[in-house]
Amino acid sequence: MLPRLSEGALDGHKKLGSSSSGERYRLLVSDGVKSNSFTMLATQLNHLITNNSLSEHSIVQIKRYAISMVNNGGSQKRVMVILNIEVLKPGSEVGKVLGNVSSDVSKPEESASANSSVTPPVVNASNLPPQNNASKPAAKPAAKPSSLNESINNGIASTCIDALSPYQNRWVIKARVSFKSPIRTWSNSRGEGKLFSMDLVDESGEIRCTGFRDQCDKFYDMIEIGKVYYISRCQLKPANKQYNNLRNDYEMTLSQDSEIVVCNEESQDIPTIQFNFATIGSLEGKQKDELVDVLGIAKTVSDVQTFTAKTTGRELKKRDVGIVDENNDMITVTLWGNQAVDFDGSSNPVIAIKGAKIGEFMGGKSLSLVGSSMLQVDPDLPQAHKLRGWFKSVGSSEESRSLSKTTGGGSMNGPWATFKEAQENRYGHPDCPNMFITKATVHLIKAENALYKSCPSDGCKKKVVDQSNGMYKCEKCQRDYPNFTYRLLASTNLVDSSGNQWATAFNEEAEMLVNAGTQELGELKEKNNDEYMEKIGQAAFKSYIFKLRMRLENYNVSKILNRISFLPLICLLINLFINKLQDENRLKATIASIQPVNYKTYIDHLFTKIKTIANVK
DNA sequence: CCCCCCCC
Repeated sequence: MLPRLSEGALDGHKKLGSSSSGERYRLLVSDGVKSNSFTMLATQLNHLITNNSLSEHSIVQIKRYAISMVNNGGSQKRVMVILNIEVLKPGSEVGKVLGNVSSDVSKPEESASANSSVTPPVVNASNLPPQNNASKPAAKPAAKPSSLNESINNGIASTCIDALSPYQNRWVIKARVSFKSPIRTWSNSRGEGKLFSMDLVDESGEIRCTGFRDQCDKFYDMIEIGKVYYISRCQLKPANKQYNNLRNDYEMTLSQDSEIVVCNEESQDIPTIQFNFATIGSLEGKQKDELVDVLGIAKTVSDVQTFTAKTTGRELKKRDVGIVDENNDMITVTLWGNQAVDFDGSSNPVIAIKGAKIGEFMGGKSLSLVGSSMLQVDPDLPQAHKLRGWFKSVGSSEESRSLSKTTGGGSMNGPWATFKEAQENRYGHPDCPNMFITKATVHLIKAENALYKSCPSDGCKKKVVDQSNGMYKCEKCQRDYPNFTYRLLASTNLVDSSGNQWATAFNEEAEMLVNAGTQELGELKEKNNDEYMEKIGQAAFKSYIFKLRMRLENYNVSKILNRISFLPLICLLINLFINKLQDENRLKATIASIQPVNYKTYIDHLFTKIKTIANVK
């Protein structure tokens, strides 16, 4: 059994060339007696070198590592890949090589002697585990594996994914499948075929593996997401970063010789997935089509929208989810198909996505899931739990900074206020906020004028004049139409615990309140006015979360003003009167969006409010 | 050797 802990001193490092995912560092470590120059830092720990926290002469505790067999100029070398390391004392405070370091244990001829006596390290001896054989090579030299099964039976140490490269082909990895694509076929000028791909992870890193044609047939069924496999003899090639954001410079392809054997033993030490989260704010500076991993809490969730793709004619379903992180940055993520239909955002789940694609819309940034993206809802990650805590105490009640521009649709993102608070804080007045969220109940909707006949032309909502000859005139378009479109403009009285507020509900929102389509309501009104009134009446006494937009209505006022401007004195008087009017009566409210009451979020909001009040007193 | 991934 390999030890899990070791301590020693770092006596230098060397950059091993650069690549798209950065440098790889080779370290010289010693325990004061022996040294090992065949030590590499897992690339995800490179920041320790670049930020100089793992400097020369540092005393370190190596908490986790993997041993990898590497072919070095014809001879096998054991390479220690450091996966988790803690700096106990910075190199600047040590300033020299400790102990009398003579031999390098990575040299095979020294293996036997190094193995025969385990020497405790001289460095930081007070803090040592009972035994330290981190740099101890295996007793028997590694046999050349003739087959994967034989290798496994002989207990041949597996290579870690992070150490794979095209320059070495004798390896076995033990890895978990974190993702498996469906089988896809292709046909282009270079030929046709089918393929699938899977993502493999171990403690050291991750890599994508693709199987074409025969290999697709041979291996597809045996691969199960979440299971651990021994895999050997695949081809390695540079990863195409355009389609693959796994943290590896290479990707691999299954070949004729490839072998995959399921690993049935417990493998809890092998992670299930590896995320490399970017903060939502950082996505602003990223390129369109880049793939990123993100973590956020689903603050806003749209309904499923169904539409037909212009290019393919296929019917598409999508759902937009607004996710926020602890910086209170928000971005819209689009889910597609069944994932969109099945997604339940009602409890504001934490969402982790691996490989979401960055999109641009209306000058904002958005994210979209693509074929290779992985979505996890409420993942059991420390960052996810932390994020949930932040959301409960702070995030749910604050307005987020959204990187995405949406086309209406109405997101429930904004400061909460009661009607009384909105009035007291002069919402809608110049230099005051104009949007707020509140839980309120519909008191009544004025049914009489809720419906009007509007211009049928796209985008024009102007009320038409019935010419009584079967034609309808739109004064805005300067045209007569043989038809019209019903539209809703419903004056709605809302009540909350602090008071009441008149607000206008337009088509979409009014339809939600009345629970009927606009056209349907129009037809009902034509057919049976009593039933229509009854239907509108049924909207009363139902509670929702509303987003209201307040604004000072002075359009009509200025029009009046223009007409009477020839009489300066009267104008002045009226102006005074109007100012009074504007301040007290002409504040118009519009229902910007409506959502069913999510009691969890609502109670979170109330708790936050109670805490604020408690702190003030 | 694929690499399309949709809409406003």
